[in-house]
Amino acid sequence: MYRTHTCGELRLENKGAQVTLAGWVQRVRKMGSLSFVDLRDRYGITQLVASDNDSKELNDIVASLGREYVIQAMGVVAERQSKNPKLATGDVEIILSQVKILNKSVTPPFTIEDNSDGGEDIRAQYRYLDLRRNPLRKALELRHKMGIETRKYLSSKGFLEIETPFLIKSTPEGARDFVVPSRMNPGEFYALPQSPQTFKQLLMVAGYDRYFQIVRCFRDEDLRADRQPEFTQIDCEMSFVEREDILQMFEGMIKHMFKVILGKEFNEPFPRMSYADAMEYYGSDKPDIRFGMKMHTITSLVQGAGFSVFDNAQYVGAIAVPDCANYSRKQLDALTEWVKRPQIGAAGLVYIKWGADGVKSSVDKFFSPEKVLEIAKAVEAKEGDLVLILCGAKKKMQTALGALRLEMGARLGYRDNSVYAPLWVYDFPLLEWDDETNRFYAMHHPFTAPKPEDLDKFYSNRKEDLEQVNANAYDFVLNGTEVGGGSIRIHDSQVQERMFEVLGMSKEDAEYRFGFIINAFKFGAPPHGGLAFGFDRFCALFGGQETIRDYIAFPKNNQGRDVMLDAPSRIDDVQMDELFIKSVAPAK
RNA sequence: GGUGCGGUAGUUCAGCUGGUUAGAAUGCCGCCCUGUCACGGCGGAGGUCGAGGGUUCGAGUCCCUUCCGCACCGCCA
Repeated sequence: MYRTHTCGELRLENKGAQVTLAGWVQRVRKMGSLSFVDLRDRYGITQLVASDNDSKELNDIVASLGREYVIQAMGVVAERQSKNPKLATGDVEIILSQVKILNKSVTPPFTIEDNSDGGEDIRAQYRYLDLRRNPLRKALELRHKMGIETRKYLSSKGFLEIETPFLIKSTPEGARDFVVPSRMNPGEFYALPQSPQTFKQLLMVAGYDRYFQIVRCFRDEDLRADRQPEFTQIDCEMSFVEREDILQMFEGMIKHMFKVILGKEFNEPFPRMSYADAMEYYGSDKPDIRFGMKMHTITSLVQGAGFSVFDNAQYVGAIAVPDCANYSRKQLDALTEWVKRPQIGAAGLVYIKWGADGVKSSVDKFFSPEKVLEIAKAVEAKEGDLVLILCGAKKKMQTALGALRLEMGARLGYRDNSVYAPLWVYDFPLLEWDDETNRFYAMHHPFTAPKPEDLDKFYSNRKEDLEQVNANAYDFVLNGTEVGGGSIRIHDSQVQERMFEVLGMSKEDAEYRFGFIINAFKFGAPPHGGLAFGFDRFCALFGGQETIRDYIAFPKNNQGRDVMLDAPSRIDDVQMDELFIKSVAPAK
């Protein structure tokens, strides 16, 4: 037996017990003839002691211990002379009788501590060492708990967890597929699923009216702090439901998670907002509503005063930043530079300071003090506030003002990660026109149902009509992050065929790519819908972090590489030949 | 595909307008220390300054190319 207890469980009541512990050496402190060893495992740290009164053999072993050595320690639990209130086991220590080195360790390249001295790069390379640290251990524990609670909740509501295949058919629509060559079918490829979308719909056709799966999904797109090429979804689908049924069910699940995992109760229904309002007031389809600072359209209010920048703009919008009227010239110049960066893309920034001595603006030449005050009031500013105004092309400036709003919110400390503001966003446009390819794309995916009241427009052949069709879709947004999304699906094969037609697919093309689902819908497909949550993001938000990497045991870096494995890598010629792939470059 | 920041000791960083032998902290090694727990004290080792090229009497520092990391934009049905 390697151990009788873990390093996190011994207390004063174990005093006198003969115990054996096993773990990693966190640190050795030599005090002359007295030596302390901090022994660590994932449950905690327990202090071991040896003194000169003990055998030379024991002291020699203790003296030889290095950081991260794996040892087995035998001894008696004793009350400490000087206790350490910072440790759960801080009242006791083990008086050593014997220590066995189970395995030595080379000196780790960074410290295995809560605040490691290692940078992200080196920690990624030695991920197995980084995972020994408490913050990552806690992140993975949180993820485990959230997975368990998801399964408990959905199972209690009659959902079945059903697995779907990873080797599927590529359907180049939306994200880029990861692709896997087939040895037995030369020249042909599987794709890894971007989501189990079609399978879960086929499960509905098959009569499994409540399905879920915590499932890995793959998208070959560029990465972000909250985006990995392989990520995990809580994928759900239900039959015989309308939008309201789905929102209720999953609002229940989210509330359950908040309560059980974070001890937070939401007694009110989650707020809801249309996509149009989200864009108008927050400049984003995923508003962070932890704070106000709503955007106001002031186009008509400010035009006609002879200020050509405003007069020529399609859109003029503003936010009132609380208590920032004291911003200096320098600060405002910096802010102007910030909005002019290509990422934001504004041409400039107009401001109004509303101080105790009245309003002062960068456009005083064009507007009377009364008018400036009127503008400030129109955007719900009060004395002491700073009004920031952007103008230009509507869509672009709404997004830019939304980004400015988030930036100011962050500067003012309104984006507190311990505060949670859930939100449903609904009524997205069904289709998006792309000028480059001169065709419509599904904003959500091609299985999303148009809202019944928009069906006339859906069958119209006028671009303007189709642009106005709303989808019966909804997103779940938490603190400005899109955590979930879904829709009521098309369950009528004719509507589905029309959808493919609107997306510019020929009948033959649609048949080749999606024939299986069009066909399935002819065999009694029930009305159905569902949604999927980004499990990694969900975990990160519950953990109060922006990045999902800490919630994935072995994540990829910015370039989609696993720097520990050094993957991806070349394969040898034999493998290449089997797959009928011509070598593009000599192997390394 | 693009923008920004970064790459100097095992690690995290400093290094000004180019100028002697490139520093600090921490880690590592050695010695001392009986109540430490971020222990303390003394001493020591440790550097292709990401790589290549250029300018210069002289480059960690300036210029060009390139590689790598992080964040963001595009992209992510």
